[in-house]
Amino acid sequence: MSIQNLIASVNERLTPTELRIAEAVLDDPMLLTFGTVSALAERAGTSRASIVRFATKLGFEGYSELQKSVRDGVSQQLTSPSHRVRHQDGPTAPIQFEIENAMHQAFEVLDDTCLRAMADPIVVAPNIWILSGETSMAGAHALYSGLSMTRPNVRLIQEHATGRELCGALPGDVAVVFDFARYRKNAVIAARTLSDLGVTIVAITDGPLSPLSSLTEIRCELKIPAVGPFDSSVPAVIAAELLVAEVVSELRDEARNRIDRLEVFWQATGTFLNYGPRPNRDA
Amino acid sequence: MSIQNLIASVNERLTPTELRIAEAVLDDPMLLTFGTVSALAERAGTSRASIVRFATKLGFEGYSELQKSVRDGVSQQLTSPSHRVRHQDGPTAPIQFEIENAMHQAFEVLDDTCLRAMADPIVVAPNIWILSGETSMAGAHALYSGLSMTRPNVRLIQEHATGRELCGALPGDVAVVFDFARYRKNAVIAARTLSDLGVTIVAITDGPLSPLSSLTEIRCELKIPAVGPFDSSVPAVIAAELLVAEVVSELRDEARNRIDRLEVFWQATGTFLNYGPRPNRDA
DNA sequence: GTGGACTTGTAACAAACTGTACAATATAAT
DNA sequence: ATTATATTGTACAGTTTGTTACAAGTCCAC
Repeated sequence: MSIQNLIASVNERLTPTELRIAEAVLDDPMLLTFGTVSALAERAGTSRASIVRFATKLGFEGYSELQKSVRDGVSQQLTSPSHRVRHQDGPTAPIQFEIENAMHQAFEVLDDTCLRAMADPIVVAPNIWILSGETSMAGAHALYSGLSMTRPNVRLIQEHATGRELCGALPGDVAVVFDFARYRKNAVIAARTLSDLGVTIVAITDGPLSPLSSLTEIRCELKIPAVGPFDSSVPAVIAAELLVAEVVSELRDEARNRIDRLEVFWQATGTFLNYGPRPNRDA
Repeated sequence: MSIQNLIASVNERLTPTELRIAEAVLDDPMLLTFGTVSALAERAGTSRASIVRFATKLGFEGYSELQKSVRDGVSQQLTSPSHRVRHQDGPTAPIQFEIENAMHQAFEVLDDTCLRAMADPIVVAPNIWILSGETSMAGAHALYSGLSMTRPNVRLIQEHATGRELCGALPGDVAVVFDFARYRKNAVIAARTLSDLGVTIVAITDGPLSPLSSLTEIRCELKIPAVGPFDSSVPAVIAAELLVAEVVSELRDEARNRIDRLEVFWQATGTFLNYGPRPNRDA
C-alpha cells in the first residue's frame, strides 16, 4: 500500500503535529524516502519523537520500518519492467530467456535520446569507420551493410589491416567501435588513437567498465548474454539496426535516393532472383 | 553526471577491489541509493574503508557525498514525468514488437530436432563452407566466428570470390547457406552447384518458397522483420548462435580443447585487455 | 479549580554510521 | 634479493541515528 493511502486511512485520528508531518511527507515524498528522523522533524517543525510516534500510528514498528516500506516501493518503480519479470519459472530455454532479457534491455537503453546522439555525428561526418573485434563482427557487419546502403564513405576495418586502412581517417570523421568484454586490445588502441586524432568515437559496448566508455559519451551499453561458450551478438546487431534506421530517418530523401540508385544497380546486374515479396520500404 | 558515466570516466584507474565495488554498484544501483557503507562492503566482499576510498576516487568528499549525488539523480528521475512514460511507447516500439515476434518464432522453429538435424552434418564434415548474400552477412559472420572457434576447416565465402574459394569443396562437405527474400542469385546458384557436387546443404532461409528449400531438407525457415527500410539480421544471428551452441555440445571435449588452445593463443598474443569478468564458459 | 486523559518536547542512550590513521600484505622495480 | 610503491583490511574516533522514558503543557468535564 502506498504511503498516500496509508496516511489517508488514518487521517482522522491524527493529532495537529502529526497532521503537519503528514503534510510535509505528502508535499515532498523524497523526505521520507531519503531523509532522517531529524530532517523530517525540522521540516515539519516538530521534534524527532513525534516523527517516530507518527510512524507507529501508521502501523509500523518505528520510523526505520516505515522508511524501508517506502524505499521498497521506490525500488520497484525504478527497476525496469524487464527486471521485474526476471524471476519467472520454467527454465526450459534458459538461452532464449537470456537473449530475450538482453533484448529488452537493449531496447530500453537504445531510446530516442541515445539513438539520436549516436546517429547525429554519423549523418554529418565525411567518413565513417567501423571497428570491431573479430568475435563481435556480426554487429559491425549489420551496421556496415545498412550504413553503406544509406550514405557514402562507410568502411569496415578488418583487424589485420587496422593501420593501413585507418591512416586515411581525418578530424571530423566518425568511428563506430564495437567491443565487449574481454576487450580487444587492437580495437581499444585503435579507438584511442582515432580519438586523439580528433575523430568522434561512437561506442557500442557493454558497460561503464569498458575502456571505450572512458573515451566518449556517445555510446550505448548493452547486456551481452552467453549462448553456450560464446557471447551473443544479438544485442550488438539490434543496436546496429536501430542505429541504421535512425540515420535513415534523419537523412530522409538523401538516403532514399541512394537506396533507389542501389536498387537500379541491383536490377541491372541481376543480383536477385526476385522471388517472394519485396522488403518493406515504407518505414 | 550519472553514476555510470562517473565510473566510466575512471574505470581504467580502478584497483581490483574497486572494480568489484563498481560491478556491485552497476549490478544493483539501489545498493548505492539506499545502502550503507557496511552493506555495500559486504556485497562487494571488501572492507568499509575501500568503499570510502572508492567514493573519493570518484571525486567525492566521502561516501555520504557520493550517496547524496546518486539520490539527487533518483529524485529527479522520480519527479520527472518522462520516467513514467518512458517504457510505454516510442518510435522503436513497433520495431521492438516485430523483432520480438520474429524472435519467438525463431526459437520455436529452432527446436531440438531442427538444431540437431543441422548440427549433425556440421560435426562430421571435413570442410564447412559458409555462404551468404552481402546483405545478410551478420548471421553468416556469427556462425563463422563461432564455428571456427569450435572446429577446423570452416570458411566464410565472400561473394566476389565464390568460384575461386569453392573450387576446393568435396563430396561429404557441408555448406551452410544464408539467404532471404529477395534471394541472391549468386548464393542460390552456388548452393545448387555444391549440392550437385555432393555437398550437404544446410539452409537458413525464410520459408518454403525459398529456392534453397527445394535443395535440402536440412533447413530452418525464419520470419524476417523489417527495421526501417532494411531487413533485420537478428533471426539469422540467433539461428547461427543456437547452431553453434548445438555443435559445441555435440563435439564436447573436442570443441572444449580447441577453445582452450585458442585461449592459450589469445593469452600469448595479448589479444585482450582482460578487464572485467570473463565470459561464461560453463554452459 | 481540580483531576484525568491526551499531546508534545527534552533528554538520555545504545546502536550504527562515516571517515581516518595505521599496519599488513601484495606487487613492481632495481 | 631488496627496496619502494600500491593496495587492502583493522581499529578507533567522532557523529548521527532511531528509540524510549519522562516531564511539561493543554484541554475538557465536573
